[in-house]
Amino acid sequence: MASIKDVAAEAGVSAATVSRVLNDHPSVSADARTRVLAAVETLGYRPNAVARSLRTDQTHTLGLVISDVLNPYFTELARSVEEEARALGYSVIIGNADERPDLQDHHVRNLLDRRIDGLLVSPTDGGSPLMLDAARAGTPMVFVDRWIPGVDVPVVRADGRAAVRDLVAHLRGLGHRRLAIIAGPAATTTGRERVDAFREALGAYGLALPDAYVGQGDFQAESGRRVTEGLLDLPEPPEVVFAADNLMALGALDAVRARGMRVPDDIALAAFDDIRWFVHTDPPITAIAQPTGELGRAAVRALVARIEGRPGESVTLPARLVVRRSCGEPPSPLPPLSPAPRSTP
Amino acid sequence: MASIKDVAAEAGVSAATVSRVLNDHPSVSADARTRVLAAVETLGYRPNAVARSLRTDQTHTLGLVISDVLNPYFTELARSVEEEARALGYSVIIGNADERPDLQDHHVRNLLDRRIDGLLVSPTDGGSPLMLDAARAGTPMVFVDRWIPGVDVPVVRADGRAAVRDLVAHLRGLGHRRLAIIAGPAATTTGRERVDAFREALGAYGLALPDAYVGQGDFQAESGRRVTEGLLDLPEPPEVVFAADNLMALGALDAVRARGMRVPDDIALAAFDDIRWFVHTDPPITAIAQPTGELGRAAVRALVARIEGRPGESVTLPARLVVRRSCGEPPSPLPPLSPAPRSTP
DNA sequence: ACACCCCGTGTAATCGATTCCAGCACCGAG
DNA sequence: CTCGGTGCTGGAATCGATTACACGGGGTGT
Repeated sequence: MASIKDVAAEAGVSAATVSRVLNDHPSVSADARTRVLAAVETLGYRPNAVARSLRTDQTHTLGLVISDVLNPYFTELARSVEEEARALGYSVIIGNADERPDLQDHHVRNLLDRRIDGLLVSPTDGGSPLMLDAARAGTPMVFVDRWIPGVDVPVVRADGRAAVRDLVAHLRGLGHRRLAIIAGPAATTTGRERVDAFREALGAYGLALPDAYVGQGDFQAESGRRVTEGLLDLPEPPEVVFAADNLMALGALDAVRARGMRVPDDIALAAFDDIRWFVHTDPPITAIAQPTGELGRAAVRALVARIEGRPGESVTLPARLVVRRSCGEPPSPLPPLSPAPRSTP
Repeated sequence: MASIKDVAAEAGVSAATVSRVLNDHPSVSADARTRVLAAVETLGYRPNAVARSLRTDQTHTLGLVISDVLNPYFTELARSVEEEARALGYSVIIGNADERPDLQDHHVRNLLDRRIDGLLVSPTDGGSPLMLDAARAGTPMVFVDRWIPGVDVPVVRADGRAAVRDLVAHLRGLGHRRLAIIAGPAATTTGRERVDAFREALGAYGLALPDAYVGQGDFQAESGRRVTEGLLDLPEPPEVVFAADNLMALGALDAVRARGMRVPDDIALAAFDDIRWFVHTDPPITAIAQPTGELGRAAVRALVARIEGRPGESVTLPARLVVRRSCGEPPSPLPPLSPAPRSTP
């Protein structure tokens, strides 16, 4: 592969001049510039990003460590992160932690070794020494979705509190009284907060959240299935199951179906995180939707600001309730019978 | 951040010795080794992967360019690729082309600039000069899922021909005669092959595939919706719609629902690529399942073989039909009523 | 005793870029 | 004619690693 020296030789100039042309440095003669560009063209030269990074101490790369690629919420997040980063002149390297702290550490270490300019993390746990040290050592960092308390790192996330209140109001309005939740890992903020918000909202209706109605999941489908089976086995099973993420809702659906029971007749179901498929499940699932794309973009903006020495602040966006039919009678009098408003020529 | 010189100074040896210790070079005294390791520990030293790559001309990194991260098929592929690569000592950088040739080129260029050791591609189109040149220039490369004919690059993919025949047999068995397909872009192999396989299977039953029954999609949900609307508007609409990927099936479902029609009563639906949600859609969707994880792993093995100078061959694995209820009467006499075989204590 | 070898180590070159600094040519002003 | 810019250019240092080569010291074989 051609190097800058080859280009220099081809153009009859020094490597320094080639570099200046490529970096739009003003003091290059028009003549030299055209000769260099011609040489670049004929050799098909492309600058070696590795060498450039070593010299400039900048990789123009962001690391993104997410908890689970197979979760549509995170892939949507990853997509918007990459999009915004690209618009700002950065590339993104994604690390998938699969909800495993050891894998998370592996990726953080790998990204740090590659000298990425900044790190976007949705932590799987309370934070390993590695990550905390990096933050303290001044690695530009931003937390997305989940965060670690007590660390001086901006947090970009959605606040689901109001939406959870709306959900509980909706459930109460349908007459449900025994409400259970499939929680995420207590080591994650979203794992704790969603339970807290749920309990708080129930409290506002004078309802308690008994321990038996708090199932411990791990944000994976299998745990949703397992927890739901446990809930159904209770002497007094809940009337509603609220899954703290979409994969656990999938698992819950598996469990309910395996018993030959029906949603919402036998048990109601709601989920945190909305995904496109929820419109077409049987029944369509009521969910709390996060502004995922906006979160990803805001996180990148905050991180790039930090990298470039600007402040880079925390952002909290509201989530909202999307009512469908999985908790009981439909929001509208009848399921849609007529075509959608758009014209069909 | 500490460099190898700092470690050398701390340990009272030269940088060469530090390097030898870190790379398990045999000729280092036990004494020097312990002093170096101690220095590494106290300084929290981590080798700079950028510098190392520049010197050794190896990044231990694979590039993976996929057509669409939001497609569960590709995220599953990406996950298995990363897993196998990690097991073999490589990292993976993912580029998402979003089915756009220009974006695909952007990522290929970016990955090449970073001097990745090898490239895994699921091409969005017939191949830009950039990619073809790279292949010819000897960049280790492997195609996954989709490929480009006439290029000397191993291909790892699933063969859906038999499964499509099974599907058509299933549809014929249910009495369907007017079968339509929502095709992928003609520029992709999977876009063409799935139509060909479908037409061939129909032929075996003496059925034709009229042009009007071949809708042109682009593997995205929106195109599935649009094409389905067109099919439904036909004077003689098809009895079955076969979507060439899962996202277009989602779009088809959107379109059918917007008309207040029902699957499979008013129209049957089947899809290429199986995903977990298809079990829970209304109705559960009959699909052709690829051995996605195995494809990803095989692709990595082939690529790493090429990188390390070994042959690295093409692999073709069979896909299989998974019958559910979206094409008509259920495979079993009744939908499951009893609990799943696993015991519930 | 001498030649030889092996072990452990350091010096220095190298990878491909960027950038400081010095120098050369040419210009206009005094 | 000289002086001081100004504009362009190349030489060389540098980033942080790896590795070929040389060297000193100690052991071994004859």
